[in-house]
Amino acid sequence: MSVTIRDVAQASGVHVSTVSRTFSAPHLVNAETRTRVLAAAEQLDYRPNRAARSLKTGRTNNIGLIVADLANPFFPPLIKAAQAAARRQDYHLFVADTGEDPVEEENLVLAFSKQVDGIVLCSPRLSNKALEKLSEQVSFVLVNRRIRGLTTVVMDVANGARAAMEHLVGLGHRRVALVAGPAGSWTSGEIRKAVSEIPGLDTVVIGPNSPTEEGGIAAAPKVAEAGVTGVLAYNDLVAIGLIEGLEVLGVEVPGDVSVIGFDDSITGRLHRPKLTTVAMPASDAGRMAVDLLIQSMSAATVLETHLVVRESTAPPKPSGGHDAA
Amino acid sequence: MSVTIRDVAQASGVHVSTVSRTFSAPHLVNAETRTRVLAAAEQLDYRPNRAARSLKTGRTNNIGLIVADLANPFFPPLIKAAQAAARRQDYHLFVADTGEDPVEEENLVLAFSKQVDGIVLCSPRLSNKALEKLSEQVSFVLVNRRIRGLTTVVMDVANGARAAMEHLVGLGHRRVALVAGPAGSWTSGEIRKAVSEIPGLDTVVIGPNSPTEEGGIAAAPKVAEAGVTGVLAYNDLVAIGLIEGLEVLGVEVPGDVSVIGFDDSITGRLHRPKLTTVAMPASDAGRMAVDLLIQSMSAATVLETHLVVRESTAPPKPSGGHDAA
DNA sequence: CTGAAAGCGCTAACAA
DNA sequence: TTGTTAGCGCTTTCAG
Repeated sequence: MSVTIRDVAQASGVHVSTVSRTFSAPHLVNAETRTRVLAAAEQLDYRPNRAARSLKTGRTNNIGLIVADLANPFFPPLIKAAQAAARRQDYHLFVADTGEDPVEEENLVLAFSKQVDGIVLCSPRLSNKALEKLSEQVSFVLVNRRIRGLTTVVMDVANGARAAMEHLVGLGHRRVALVAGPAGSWTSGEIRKAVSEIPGLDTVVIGPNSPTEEGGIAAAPKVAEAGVTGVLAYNDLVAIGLIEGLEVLGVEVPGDVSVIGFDDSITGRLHRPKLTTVAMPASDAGRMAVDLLIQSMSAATVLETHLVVRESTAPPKPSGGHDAA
Repeated sequence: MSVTIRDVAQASGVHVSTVSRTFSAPHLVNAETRTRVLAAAEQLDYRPNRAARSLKTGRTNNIGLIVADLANPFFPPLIKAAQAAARRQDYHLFVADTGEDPVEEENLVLAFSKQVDGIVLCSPRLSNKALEKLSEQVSFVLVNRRIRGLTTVVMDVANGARAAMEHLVGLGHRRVALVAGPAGSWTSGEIRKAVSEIPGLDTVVIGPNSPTEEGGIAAAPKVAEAGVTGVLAYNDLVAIGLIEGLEVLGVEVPGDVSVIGFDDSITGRLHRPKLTTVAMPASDAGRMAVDLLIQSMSAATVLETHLVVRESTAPPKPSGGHDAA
């Protein structure tokens, strides 16, 4: 096998417990001894076995991160930041993908539960009840979902949605569509609620939709038929798919219809027309979630969002409305 | 603490070893006993402690996946497929990001080494020598890098580059640029080599460049000054950055210059003009790498690539060459 | 400050 | 087919 604490003990002429202390409580060991042990460890290229440590201590120094869909451009920056935060504190990060499936989500939580100190659950599709139940078995931090009593990190999507709608109103739009996200999505619900409360705006809700380009394409005909001049989409991918679908129907963006996305993902940023979108602090969320987990803190954090105006929005056509379908 | 094998043994009236067998070698235990044990386990919600198991067996059922940059759209599909493959075989996947830094890459390999059965190392920036040395400490599979004697999964970028260049030649281009990738990149070297061997083509190499949108933007002036009518970029991000940079300089794509990317990432697919690009089977690579690792197989796998022609390429202007800077 | 010893949860000979 | 036993590598009381 590989080099263990015992080899180091032998090489440095001390007992294993002294070697252990050298690593876990250096201040409890004589400076000279410590130097000797460290030298031996270095020389033998010793690296502690975390499984053994965790067996004894009950802590694993691992964190699980579960997302709805790794391929959705919203998540990679979040994962990247989470991984960096974990690594800074000597934690390792397991990553998994539920494919938007609540059952798989639960299975993954359970599968991880014995091997991690906590789980960051992003955009969960499980019911509140199921999540509350699971939280008794393993500690976790929810991202993009707010449940009283659980540690959560959400972004202020309501405010983002308001800013987006006000932008449309400011441009002169009066009748707009909300192309909603998937059924189990908390953010989609929040956006919907926020939008419904905006005065002077006639809003039609289209959805639920898959949070993907395909979801946007599929929603395009309904949007075209809705007689709206502006759209707020569940995320950038949906917005992009929608623009594509609209184009096929002969509806131009932003000429005929203005479209706003959500996320400010790289894909949206590089799209043409450049997407007007609600920027979501995904990296901050990833970092915070991990930090909260490691510090075992309970908190309900709300991160700010802001509107980024680019090219996919414009005033409505003077004629008012476009010539759909 | 939580429920252990002992609790299950007690609840089902058998010895712990029988419980252990029920899970690790079910065929060695009486059907009736098995049912009883399973029932007790189910009822107590028992879940084996993998750390303990791995301490005994020396196997962890974990795999590490290290990529150069999680935020690069090339990687998420690869990670997603790797995770799915791992999960199918009851493995969990650690994910980490080197930020293109060879030192961090080595540290991560070492940090993972005691906690995984193997590592998938994607687009490594370490030297061949360093990688060979590391491979003595932990088994791994290299993706996007070919080294004799190590298990590798590469994509046939040389062939992809040839197809791309032939496409340009077919359109009438005679003088093209290769906007290369980062210095330590094996694929960039392969592409360069392949391109230099294509007859009837005058190629200027620009680079090394950062494999990002910024890298592409930074390369734009050099491309504009090179007097070329076609470009093969290191990846889609670079291609997109390049298109953006060129646009600022008043050079149109594909009107003045044709641009081809590499990867067929979602970002390139959704970009306008729709990117002509060399499709890389990233998902296949992720899946294969994990499977090879789990099966402890040594192999040098080459996956096919193919050109996807879209809208960022066109015949050169009849005048021949454009009017750059 | 250091050593001795027990044990984390599990598996794998070996015995019965 | 099942029980007994030893021990994986490490931490952590408790003595010394």
